Amino acid sequence: MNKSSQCEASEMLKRAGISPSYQRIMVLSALLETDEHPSADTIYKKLGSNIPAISRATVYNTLNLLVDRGVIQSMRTAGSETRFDSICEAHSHFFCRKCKKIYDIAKQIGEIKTELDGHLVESQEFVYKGLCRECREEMKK
Amino acid sequence: MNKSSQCEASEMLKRAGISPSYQRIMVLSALLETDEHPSADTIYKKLGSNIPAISRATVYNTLNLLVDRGVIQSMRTAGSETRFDSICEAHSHFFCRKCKKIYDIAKQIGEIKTELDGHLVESQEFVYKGLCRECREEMKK
DNA sequence: TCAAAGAATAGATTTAATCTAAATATAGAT
DNA sequence: ATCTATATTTAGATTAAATCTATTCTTTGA
Repeated sequence: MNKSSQCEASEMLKRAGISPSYQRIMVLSALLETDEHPSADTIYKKLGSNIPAISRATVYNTLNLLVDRGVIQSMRTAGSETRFDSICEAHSHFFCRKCKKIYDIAKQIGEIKTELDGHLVESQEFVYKGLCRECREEMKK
Repeated sequence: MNKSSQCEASEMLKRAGISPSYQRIMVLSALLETDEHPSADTIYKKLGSNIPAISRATVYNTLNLLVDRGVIQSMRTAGSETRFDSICEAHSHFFCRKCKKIYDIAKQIGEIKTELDGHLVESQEFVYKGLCRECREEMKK
């Protein structure tokens, strides 16, 4: 519950033409404060202890709205819920099939496309899947 | 229900060390016969009219087994079920946010990685999202 | 021919996400 | 300020994908 991330969230909402309600600020700032690519439910639980509490539907509504407006990114991978990422510039992700963690990959993504075979490209992402560093160590034991 | 795709499916199963039961051959050959990246349920319905019928659980079990053994690929995108692809070499996909179609992108994927920041890379994919050619046309009207 | 392992099955259950319909809050007009 | 229309939030019901359970059927090989 960081004051500066709430301020940033409010600014981002205004810039996207979304009115910055208390609930929306809470949801977006919770996402800004972590790099763990949380699920809607994780955010809901994180905010659950607040007064006033926020309903589950609002968390989902807000996240979906933010994705639609291009403020945040969503991703799904086999066997887990939708996960959200506040970094909206094109970047890469590594999905661990064991622990389900998602790592940001710094490596530069190739050329940014706006069109491909006649399709309009709105976002692009390099997806790597496998076994993360930590889980590899675990396996060795 | 193509004879040659069933033969191919049987070969692929054997190569992966999976015993080629009637049901597994049916599921895999159904996937080989299409380039539409079907969902488990789509495959289930396609096979539903066969005698003997195949249960839903078997379709799911088989697809999951094939993904685990690296015989096929699975992918999820926001707002739709898991979709399957029999092409296992690294390639790119375009996801249409409107009609939910998935297009294969011929364009060569960059360098093939086997390791990244210490993580073991088992598969990699370029994911483009946006509005497909057809839906763009629809919008113009 | 029997035991043990491997597969398949129907239907119940789980879980993520959405929907519904009602309650609250906000903004703009008068 | 007060009224009205619109926007937002809410709890709980509903939906839909996927998994689980526990039983049945098949295959294998001693």
